[in-house]
Amino acid sequence: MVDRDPTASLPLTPALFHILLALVDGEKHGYAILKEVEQRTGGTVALSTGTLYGIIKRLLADGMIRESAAGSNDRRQAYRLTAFGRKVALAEAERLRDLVVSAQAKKLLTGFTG
Amino acid sequence: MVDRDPTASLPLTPALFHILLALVDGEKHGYAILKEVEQRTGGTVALSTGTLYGIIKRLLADGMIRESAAGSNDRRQAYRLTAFGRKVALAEAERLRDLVVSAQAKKLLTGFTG
DNA sequence: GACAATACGTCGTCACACGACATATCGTGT
DNA sequence: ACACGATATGTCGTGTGACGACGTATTGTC
Repeated sequence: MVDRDPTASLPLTPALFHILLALVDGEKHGYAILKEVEQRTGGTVALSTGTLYGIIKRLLADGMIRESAAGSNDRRQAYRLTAFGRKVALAEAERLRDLVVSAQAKKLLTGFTG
Repeated sequence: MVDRDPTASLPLTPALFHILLALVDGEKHGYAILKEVEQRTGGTVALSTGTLYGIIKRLLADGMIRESAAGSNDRRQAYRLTAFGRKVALAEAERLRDLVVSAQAKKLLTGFTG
């Protein structure tokens, strides 16, 4: 079976991309993801748990994240990106970068060197 | 009445932002918006007319675009950004830029100078 | 005269974010 | 010992929005 095309999963919803982004630099459990997003966005983005765990379920089903073996004796369940999940996150980041570059080309935004 | 806060309308859906972006550099009618988006994205984004005219209706109701006076004798109806619509588009572009910068900070993306 | 491109629009469906709610444990202060 | 906020995970119902399918008419152009 050939690898799935990451761009076929695009565009990602903002909430979903925030979660993938939170997992890029290491595995985290649900609540830690919530806090990372809140901190990274300066409190402007506050995912509800309904959003978070619904998306985690979908990410697991789609093979973008995996349950970490650690935390078996812990009530916390950590998750980490799969190789495919990382590719999807990268593809989405590139898509967003293209949008930003477009906005800059139209003089809406300034200061980017792309 | 104070000006509405553009950030209160965020995040924009990809389709909606594409349409605002198409109108940044001048007024266009519906079909022209469709073609501009298709061309700008290299054919990867093809809005359906169902998506387009639904969003146009919403943008008019929200005061982000206005019907152009021109085209009264034309069957084409052109639209242009309002000052508020432009502010919303800018705010969304800044939000996306922040995401791209975050992705870069986590070494997911490279090559940006922000 | 045929046929593709231009142009505008409606409708039904499906996916998704989100808030509300529920439950339980852990740590700290009194 | 008790209280209370933070930590931690989860379900469910609702509303919004993107999208494809379909419908209609006009404008080139071969």
